[in-house]
Amino acid sequence: MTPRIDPRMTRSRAAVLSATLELVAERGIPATTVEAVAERSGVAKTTIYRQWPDRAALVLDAFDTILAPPVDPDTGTLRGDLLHLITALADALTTGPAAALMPALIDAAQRDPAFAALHRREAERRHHVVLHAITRGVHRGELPADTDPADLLDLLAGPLFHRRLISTAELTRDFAERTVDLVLRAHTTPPT
Amino acid sequence: MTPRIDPRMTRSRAAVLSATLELVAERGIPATTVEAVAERSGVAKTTIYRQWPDRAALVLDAFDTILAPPVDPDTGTLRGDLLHLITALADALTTGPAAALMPALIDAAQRDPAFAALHRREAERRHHVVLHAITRGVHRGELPADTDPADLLDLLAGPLFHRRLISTAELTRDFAERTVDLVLRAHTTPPT
DNA sequence: GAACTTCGCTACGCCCGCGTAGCGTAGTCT
DNA sequence: AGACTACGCTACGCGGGCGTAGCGAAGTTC
Repeated sequence: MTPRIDPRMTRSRAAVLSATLELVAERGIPATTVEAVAERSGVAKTTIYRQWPDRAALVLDAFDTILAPPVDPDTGTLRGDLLHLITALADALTTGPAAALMPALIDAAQRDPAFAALHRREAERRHHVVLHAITRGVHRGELPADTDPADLLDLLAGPLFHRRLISTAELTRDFAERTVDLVLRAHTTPPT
Repeated sequence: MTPRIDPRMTRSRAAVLSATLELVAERGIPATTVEAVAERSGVAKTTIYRQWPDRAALVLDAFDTILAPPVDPDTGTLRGDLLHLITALADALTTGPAAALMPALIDAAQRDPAFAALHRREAERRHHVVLHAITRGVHRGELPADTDPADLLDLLAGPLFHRRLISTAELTRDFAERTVDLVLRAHTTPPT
């Protein structure tokens, strides 16, 4: 059924995608030329064009390879779940390979429909786990029944992105934990 | 003393900068070519090069022209000040001319030192007013004395940016108000 | 109205990236 | 071993953007 894949293709494919991600992180999407990818990866330019129709398809495909859907920790408590998820986000935004790619993807998503779709799909995949943990907390009674999970998500993740992309302050795990605790405190006390 | 500025220069300068911002918003920074600016503005390419040494200087200068430092509302209460500032941010991120420029600036700031400096300067200018309002609230006793203003800033502005750049949900003034109230509630109730 | 300055225009030279064609070579499957 | 397939390489044609030079026309200053 599966028509035997030539190991040479998978080898060159991996090298090209890896080099592409490196270059996008360094120079941004528009400056990531096929010729630069060829040089960096050691794969000939013509070989690249044998596997991808054009430059856009290559870059899109490269972004596709770094999707690491987070695992639902399900620690038993809302706070435990959120601490896992949000500190993992903090790590991804600072040390992870996606850290340098994120601004490029955000910018590209503003104009190119293909990147917009990819960005939306990636975000939903990430958010899905968090939303699930939140609704679980609501059902457990750890959050009021009228809690809006989407609001809560922005309140939790937003401060981390803001630190990373706008503020000059350093994004630490400690900050992530403070954010979780603060948001939970606001939601578990009755409005004044 | 002031050496009389030829009105023709100011006219062409304004047209060029305006066209540059339009194009950056539409296509992004790298795709904003001098020739496209010339066509859009109606100013000849050679005339552009008479006022700016190269493309980078032109784009930098264009970004410089849209800095509208927010005014300190000083309504008398912390909540009043923050509502003014944060809803103004929500407006700027959605309808303002800077809305479409922000992602491009963020991306450019990751790699180009000149854009990084401009981005940092712009952010500090915006944040300064908010930080001032927060410390005023601390002195008034509306916030605990050990409040970290920088933390609070990220908690307030972050969710708005996250909605605008990452989530698919719409960024409304109502969301901005909810964010302010929630962050204030968390800070004005004793930790459990 | 005369000197000065900015303007628009045409025409460059240069570099670089895109995507393609054709070839010989080296690795892969059976 | 033999057929097959992906590979690297060289060489293109093409388009497009950068930044410059030189000119005459139009606007500005005094």
